[in-house]
Amino acid sequence: MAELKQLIFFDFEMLCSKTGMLFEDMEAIRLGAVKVDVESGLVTGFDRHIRPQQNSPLSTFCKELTGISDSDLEKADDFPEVFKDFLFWIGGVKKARFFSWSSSDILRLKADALRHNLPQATIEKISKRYVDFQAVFTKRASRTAASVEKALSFYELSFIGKPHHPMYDSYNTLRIYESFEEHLVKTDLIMVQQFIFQEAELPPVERLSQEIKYIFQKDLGEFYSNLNDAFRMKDAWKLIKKTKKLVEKYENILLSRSGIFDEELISGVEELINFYKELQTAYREHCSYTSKIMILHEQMVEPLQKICV
DNA sequence: GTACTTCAGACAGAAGCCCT
DNA sequence: AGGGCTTCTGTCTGAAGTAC
Repeated sequence: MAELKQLIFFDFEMLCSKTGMLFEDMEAIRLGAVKVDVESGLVTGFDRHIRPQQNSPLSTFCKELTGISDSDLEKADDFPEVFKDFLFWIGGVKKARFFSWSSSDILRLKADALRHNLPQATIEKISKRYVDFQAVFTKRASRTAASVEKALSFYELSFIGKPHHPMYDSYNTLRIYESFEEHLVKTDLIMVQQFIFQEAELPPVERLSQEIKYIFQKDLGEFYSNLNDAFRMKDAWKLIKKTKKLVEKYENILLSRSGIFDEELISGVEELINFYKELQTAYREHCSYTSKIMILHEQMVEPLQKICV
């Protein structure tokens, strides 16, 4: 891939109605974006209304939600024209990486490009360089999908600009991205709160790793006490599901970039993930020769035993 | 062979969140 | 307000096993 020169955060406003619409009919009516020049850090904006093919008046709901009026769209260019200007503004798709908050924007781009017979090669290039940053943030920090406002609030930030204005939505997505990339300790604290402590209060950072280790050992102790030498295949499947839950609770500790977690905790989580992988392999093997029970070998479970309290 | 039970996997619906 | 997505839970169904 070519050298990364710019980050593009984009967002579409779309046709919508209180009575519901098929997604394919929810044409884009406004495209907003911000571009970050990687080298200089300079941020520039893009904001254009788009005249949809369907020329019926906007629903009251849509006007109230997006703040877009019929007259805004009457004088607007159509999708191909706006998209052409967008590409020019980007200044080189191959040197860009694209982000949006939720996958609906890339799906909209694909759907409207198809509707207007735009070159699929360009859309493919963007798709290849596209990141659904809401999905990344969910996986790494918030556990469940968060709105832009909620994600900002995790970093004690508030929304700048007008909500449902796609350029400002994009700008605020950029702010979440920057916080996520730069405030590594804070990002891990959010993750730990959402994945491990949930409603409970977070201990001070200096005690955090120790407390997590304690919870981890307790979780693993309970898990281990329910392990048998052999499982019926149905129960083996349940065990896999249960292990997966435990892995999901702790696996982000291995992806931590802040250095706040101690080695013992990290290696414990590594052992759990190793066990999970071995369990999956064993399950597949037992299925392949239509076994009725699955045996857990001593060497598989032994590393877990060492971690338990 | 028939009736019944057990079980895995598919499926549907609800809930909760987001998006417009 | 509705659509989309994910997760969870309960139900259905067909296959396999068991008892008679």
